[in-house]
Amino acid sequence: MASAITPQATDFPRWYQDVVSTAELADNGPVRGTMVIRPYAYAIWEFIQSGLDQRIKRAGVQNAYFPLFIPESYLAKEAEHVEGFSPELAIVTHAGGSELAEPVVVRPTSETVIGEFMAKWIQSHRDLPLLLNQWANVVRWEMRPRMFLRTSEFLWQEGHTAHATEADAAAFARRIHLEVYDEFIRTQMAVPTYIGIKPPSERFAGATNTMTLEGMMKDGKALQMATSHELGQNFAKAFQIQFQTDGGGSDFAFTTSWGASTRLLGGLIMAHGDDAGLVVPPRIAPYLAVVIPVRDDDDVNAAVATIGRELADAGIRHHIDSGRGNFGRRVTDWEIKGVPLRIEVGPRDLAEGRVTIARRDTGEKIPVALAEVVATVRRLESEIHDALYEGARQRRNANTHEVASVAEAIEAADSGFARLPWSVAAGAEAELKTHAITVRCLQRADGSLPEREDEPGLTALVAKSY
RNA sequence: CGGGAAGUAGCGCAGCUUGGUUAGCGCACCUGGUUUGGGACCAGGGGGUCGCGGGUUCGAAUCCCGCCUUCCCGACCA
Repeated sequence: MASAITPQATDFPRWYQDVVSTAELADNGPVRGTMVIRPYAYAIWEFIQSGLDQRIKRAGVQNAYFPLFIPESYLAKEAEHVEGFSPELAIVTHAGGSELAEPVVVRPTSETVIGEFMAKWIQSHRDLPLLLNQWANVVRWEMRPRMFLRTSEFLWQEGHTAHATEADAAAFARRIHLEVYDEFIRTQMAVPTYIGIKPPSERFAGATNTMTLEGMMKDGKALQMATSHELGQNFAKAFQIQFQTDGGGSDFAFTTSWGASTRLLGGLIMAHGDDAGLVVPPRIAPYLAVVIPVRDDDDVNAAVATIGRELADAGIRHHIDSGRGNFGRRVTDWEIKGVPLRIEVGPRDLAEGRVTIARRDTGEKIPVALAEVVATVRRLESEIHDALYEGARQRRNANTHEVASVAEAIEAADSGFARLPWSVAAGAEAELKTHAITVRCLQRADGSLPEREDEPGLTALVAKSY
């Protein structure tokens, strides 16, 4: 059987490209760095969107929408912010047939516009906390684009909140980080992450603290899967987000922002995919099962129709592939697309009153009685999720090495992650960088999320990254 | 943005060095038939401004210049 996909071990970036195109996930757009998200990948994105959106709303946040165009002068109001984003801004200088008096930037993120309106809407401590989120596209002109992982335009959600106290802001950002991002990525995408805070060198431009979730891809590189920032009073001061305290005085609010993007699709591909293609975790799979008639035959077709009806009645997302193509061809097509379960229905199965259910994650083929199909599919949904998560967790742990020195960390980061005392890594960031290694995050020794970067005894997690 | 490689049918490629028939091949696609338990077979068929623009020439896929796009390696990043 000739493979349509370059094996991971041969050339991982090539494997990634092959999966993206062969599984019909995305095409390059005509402008460098842009991307067309095809229906199958967009369907997965919609599951990601709705899962995150539910959790965001559960945290008390309301959705709103702010404009794509931002006055250039807004960006300049926060010194670090403008410095961080200037190199990657797309700026519109002409519109309506003439040169604009003030250029407008295409939003790279929306702290500035939203800050402007927070200032307008917040008068009193009774208006706090103000909890907003928007689903939007943003533009950051990238030097080296990669499908899903780094494109010049991408889709995301960006949450922006304002609070009366620093403690309240910190607690909220932390809550989003753990109860929205970690919970979703773990329980729906089956990806285990390392949760920590960014060292000052890796912080978001304008933030006082940045939290991250770092996933390990199959080639041992790290991917930042979502970030949450405490912005202190930096943006509040730049945009005059002030409120009257209950004591009658006036204070600047403390703001936060947090986002997760279509990059998650890239993470999904590289965290679970294998040499046969994509492997979609069942809870966010467009189809949990695909039903494949082994041959075009009246009995088979009747059985397939019945199974299709039962799956539909049970509310199970499925697809019936009754294309006339060769059986093996249809099998591999759906393997490449990573559908969790394949229900094969053929005369030999039916003679015994059963079907054959094949798991995409293990390749295992299970004979299942016709009456048990729905119950089995339901049971396997959880089993496959758990197996994917557990497999990823074990791979991650096996490729994370506790080391004591920078030299050992450099060696370990060749194939995975290294953990070493932050006190050791802190002075060596430049040296690590010459090996394309960065400090992905800082954690407490027990792996938990620290409150602050200057807590004693922190551990640095270092790796190569996307 | 620096260093390297490349753009010829939907995909993968040959042709270019040494300019000269009607630009080929595999896969995919369409029609008909035989097939179908792991990427089928036979027959017939459709599809190309050779990335874009300019130049050299009697003549350019082929030589020269510019630009665009893609991939790899760096610096930058969700």
